[in-house]
Amino acid sequence: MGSAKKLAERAHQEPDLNLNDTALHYLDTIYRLSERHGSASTTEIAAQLGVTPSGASIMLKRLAERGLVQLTPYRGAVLTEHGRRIALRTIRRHRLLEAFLYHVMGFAWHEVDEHAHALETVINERFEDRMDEMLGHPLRCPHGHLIPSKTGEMPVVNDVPLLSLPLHTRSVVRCIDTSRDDWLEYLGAQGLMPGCQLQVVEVAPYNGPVTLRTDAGETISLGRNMAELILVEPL
Amino acid sequence: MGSAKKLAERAHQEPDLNLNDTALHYLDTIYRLSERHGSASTTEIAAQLGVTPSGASIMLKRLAERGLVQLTPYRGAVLTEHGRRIALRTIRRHRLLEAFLYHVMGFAWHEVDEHAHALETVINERFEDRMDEMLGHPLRCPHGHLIPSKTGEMPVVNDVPLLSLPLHTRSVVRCIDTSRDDWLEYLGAQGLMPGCQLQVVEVAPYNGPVTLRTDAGETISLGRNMAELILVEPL
DNA sequence: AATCGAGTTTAGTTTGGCTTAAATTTGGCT
DNA sequence: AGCCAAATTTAAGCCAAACTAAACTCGATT
Repeated sequence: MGSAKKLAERAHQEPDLNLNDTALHYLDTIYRLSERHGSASTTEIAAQLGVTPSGASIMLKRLAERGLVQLTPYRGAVLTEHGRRIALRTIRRHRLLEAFLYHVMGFAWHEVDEHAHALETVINERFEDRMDEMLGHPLRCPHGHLIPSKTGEMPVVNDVPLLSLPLHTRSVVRCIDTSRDDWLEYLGAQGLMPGCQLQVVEVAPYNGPVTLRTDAGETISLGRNMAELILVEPL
Repeated sequence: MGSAKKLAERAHQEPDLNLNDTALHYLDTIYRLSERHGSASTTEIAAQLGVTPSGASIMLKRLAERGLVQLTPYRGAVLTEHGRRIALRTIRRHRLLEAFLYHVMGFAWHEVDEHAHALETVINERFEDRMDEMLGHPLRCPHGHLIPSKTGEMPVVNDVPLLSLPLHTRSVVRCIDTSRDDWLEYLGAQGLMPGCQLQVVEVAPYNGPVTLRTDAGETISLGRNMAELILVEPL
């Protein structure tokens, strides 16, 4: 009856980890930061998690003791294979949740990240699996980020930055690579989201604005910083 | 970007409470225990939450300082109006979640309580509201417990214990009043769940078994302890 | 009226996750 | 070569929430 018993049972069901949500959020963060730079610095991790670098440093040491991250002092952290597996599970849940909140629950696409973050360490495997089924085993979250498989593999795709293409190349938007919800809201309001087709018609020099034309014939002008977030698949 | 900022924002959105999940679970537990005996004893609360009575005692004192419970030393706790409002919100979320997990996500009815408990302090108001809409503003959770309204009112019904009715009275099951999932699983397998119609055909003396007949003509025999959990509405 | 045991509270300790402040390392620059 | 600023780690301490062990209340019973 008491929840102490239930906790013990749950620990038994998922034998590989006694990790609480703090640890899971650290692993998740390290994974995402390492994607970009190959490793994650203490300060970056701390900033992402909203704690001080000293706090993050201590926590990283503990994660290293548990064999979840490989830590080179003063040089940042990389996930071990074990840590990577766990991080990918959390990321899978996060992105499935985003898709679920968006498609099933009717959240706006700029709202889903925050709430998925709160839920990602709480839902159980059954919830994860049912979302996956209900959504038809989706490849991507609403922003276009890839959803790892249950076995921890990332789908292989060839998303390229919109701005890497020659002018006038027609392409399909695949990912808006930001977590800033205000930017997402803005871009969404312009009709810029995964699935829409467009071409670049002008790139102003000196980091000036980028002009796009959608397949519906509309013209959109974006600052360079926003345009850089758009990943596409050329047609 | 950092989640520290997000947390501050959230605190601003829900001004009435800086309560963490621990406090919410305490309030929820006190509410449910008080429903039965009028107040909740330290030991009962501790048992429900899987902590020691001394731990619960300390926590109760803190909740009393915050004006959420009224505490008479050595005599147990009662919720204040403020505490009751908050408890009812958690209970609403719990029961909506149970209904949601059952009807939308396809969980088995004996699985929903545990997972709803994990989620009830994590979901936000929007998630709550969307579940409510998707379920058509349900009155009860899958076990038949009542779902308080958003404004903190309990629906008024007249559920009566099955065993309080004269023999052969036809009635509809409205609630199976237990949280033991093994019993729920067993009763569900017998077809005994809210909505089914039945009558008592025999009550053996000396706390002996109770024999029921369903409208489908099937006969079910139950131990007294289980039969006592069944609440019905006479036809 | 005194006592006993169940229930409850207090005292003192532990653990996890954080903080600030002080040391330390690193890499770039003169 | 040496020095500085930024990044990082260590040191010391705080707070919430739990624990065990010991002390205390209450009411029932002799």
